[in-house]
Amino acid sequence: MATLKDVSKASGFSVTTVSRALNGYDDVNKETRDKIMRIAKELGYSPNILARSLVKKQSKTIGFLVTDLKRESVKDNFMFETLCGVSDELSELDYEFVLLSTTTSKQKNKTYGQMCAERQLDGVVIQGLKRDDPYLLEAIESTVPCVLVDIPVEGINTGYVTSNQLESAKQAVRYLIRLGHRHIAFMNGAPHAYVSTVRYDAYRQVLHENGIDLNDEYVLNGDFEEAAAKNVSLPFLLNHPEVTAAFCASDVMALGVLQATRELGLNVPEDLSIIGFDNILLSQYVSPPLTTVGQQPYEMGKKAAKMVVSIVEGKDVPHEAFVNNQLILRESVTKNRR
Amino acid sequence: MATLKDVSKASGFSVTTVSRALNGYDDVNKETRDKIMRIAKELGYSPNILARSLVKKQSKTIGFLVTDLKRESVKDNFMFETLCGVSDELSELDYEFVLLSTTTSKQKNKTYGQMCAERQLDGVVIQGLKRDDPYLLEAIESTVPCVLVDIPVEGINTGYVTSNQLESAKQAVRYLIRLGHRHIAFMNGAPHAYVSTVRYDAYRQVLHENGIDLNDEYVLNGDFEEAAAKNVSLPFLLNHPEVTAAFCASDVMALGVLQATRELGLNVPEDLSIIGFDNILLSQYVSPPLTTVGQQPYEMGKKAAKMVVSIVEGKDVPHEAFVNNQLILRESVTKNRR
DNA sequence: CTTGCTTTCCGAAACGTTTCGGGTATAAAA
DNA sequence: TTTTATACCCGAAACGTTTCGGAAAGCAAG
Repeated sequence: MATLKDVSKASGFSVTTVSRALNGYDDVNKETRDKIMRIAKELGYSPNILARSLVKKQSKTIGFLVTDLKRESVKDNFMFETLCGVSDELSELDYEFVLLSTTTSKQKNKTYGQMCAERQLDGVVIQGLKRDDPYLLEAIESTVPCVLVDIPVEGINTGYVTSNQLESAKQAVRYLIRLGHRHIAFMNGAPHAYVSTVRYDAYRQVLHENGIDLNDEYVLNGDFEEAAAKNVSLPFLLNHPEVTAAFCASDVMALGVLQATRELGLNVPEDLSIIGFDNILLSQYVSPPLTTVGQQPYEMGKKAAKMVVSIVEGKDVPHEAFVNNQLILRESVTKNRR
Repeated sequence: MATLKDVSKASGFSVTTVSRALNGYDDVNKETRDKIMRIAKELGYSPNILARSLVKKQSKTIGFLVTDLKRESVKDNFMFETLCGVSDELSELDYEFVLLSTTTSKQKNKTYGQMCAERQLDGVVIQGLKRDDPYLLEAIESTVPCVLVDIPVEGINTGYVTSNQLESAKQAVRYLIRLGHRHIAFMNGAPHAYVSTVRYDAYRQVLHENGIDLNDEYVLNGDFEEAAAKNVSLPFLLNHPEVTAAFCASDVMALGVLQATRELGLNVPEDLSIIGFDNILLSQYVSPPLTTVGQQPYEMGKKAAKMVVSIVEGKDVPHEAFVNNQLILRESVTKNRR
């Protein structure tokens, strides 16, 4: 591989001048620069990023730290999509990008700080770590900038990007109400999970703002599982024929409800409108395709990457960002005709 | 960050000795080593990989080059799974891992060689590039080792890992025959595609080895599309009630056949056994869940990573590897009872 | 006493950059 | 003429490692 020195020799200029020419400094003659450029190209010179990083004390690389990059996470397009976002944005900003997984054997031996130090990471974006992961705590304390996706923790070198969980859930319920539904069931997941409470709040608030009394019997618990959701909704739908719509805290539970309707001979959306949450891959293939509120992990990844780079470069930017969840209209919801 | 020099000062030994102690050379006294180790730990020293790579002329990082790391590829769990495999294996082998995407704006400016040179990549694994992608050609020519997944090209610094396409397809057909099916339809995709020909060959050969005459009317063309498969199989199933099983060259086409049976009032698998190919996500959710032959991208990723590291380290290993596709038994196939 | 072998250590160069602090012309101003 | 400014260039040090080629000290053998 051609080095600066090679170009220097071939061109007759000093290493310094070659470097400055190639880096666009203005204290080099146009002719010299052209000549150097030409020769550099001829020799197929490309700068050694390692050497550059070493002296500049910054590597222009960002780490993407995830938990459990494993086979299991395959179904979870969420992580993959954020990854894509991060990657795209970083390559646009001309940064490198390395993938760090907390499950590697290394974690036992290495602290988060060492991980960053070794590779001279300029910053890191973190996704999907458990709230009590030691790396997470270290990251927040650390001096190397990091931004978290979907974990709202702010700090001097720390930012986060998350989505408008509450607003989007409310929007979904409002949508049902606008279509004339008054008797709306809510299929909740594990009731203590963060997202569950948020979505339940949304449900409650929108009902209230529309003057609809909350009926405790209408809130079910499907435990974020398809089978459980089906089992719990079967008797419910039998006993509550007045219910015309169901808002589900996740798509998988929505699928469970869908199955229940099928077994009862009900038609979706004519007899029951169903709206899910997550926009899982399957939701658009199922019949009828599921109306759902989808997050935009790709966008979150992009924003996270952008933010971390901004922090790295010392720009004064807000350390929080939001991306809007979107209500994705498909065919499992219709007007209430009763 | 603590450097070697810091440890040197704090311990009273030279930088050389510190380096050698930490790297396990045997020309350093046990006591000295212990002391140095202790102090290094106290100072939180961790080696600067960049500096090390610079002098050792090898970065211990492998690139994973994919085409089109974009939102669209999200559906394609294939790429993600290989990525996981590569990542897992590399972290086990103590290599770093950077993600390279060919669609970045950079590709216009940078050759493949430059990409590798800049980051001092030791090797790269390549997945999903079109056969005529300029990067692919460069990669094969290049002196930096690379291994391709699912692109059988062998070279001095090049290896590949692929799956036993033919064998696994044959296995699928054999499975049907073992269950007593004699009249087996074959739903082919675009007939000139590589995989199509392989799967067709499998079908033909297994029929032949079981003394079943090939009936040209039994091979259909569904063009790898659900709708096309359905349309072509509707009249076929009507005209050929003797057919008890269908082998489809892709899951989506299998879904099309499934639809056709539904419209005809046939039951799967009682009236028609169906076997697909690809193990798409949907295949396990559809009703009945689809028996299919699935590839193992995670394993391919692992093997590819392992191979490229072996080549990098100059080990004499075979430059090709295979991972077995697996017949995934679900509920769309049963014994022939006629 | 000299020689040679171990053991333990270290100085200095090297890797490929960037950058600080100049230097040398040439032209313009005094 | 001398000073000052400008345009262009360069030497050398620095970044944090690794490694080559010794060197000093201790000890055994001749």
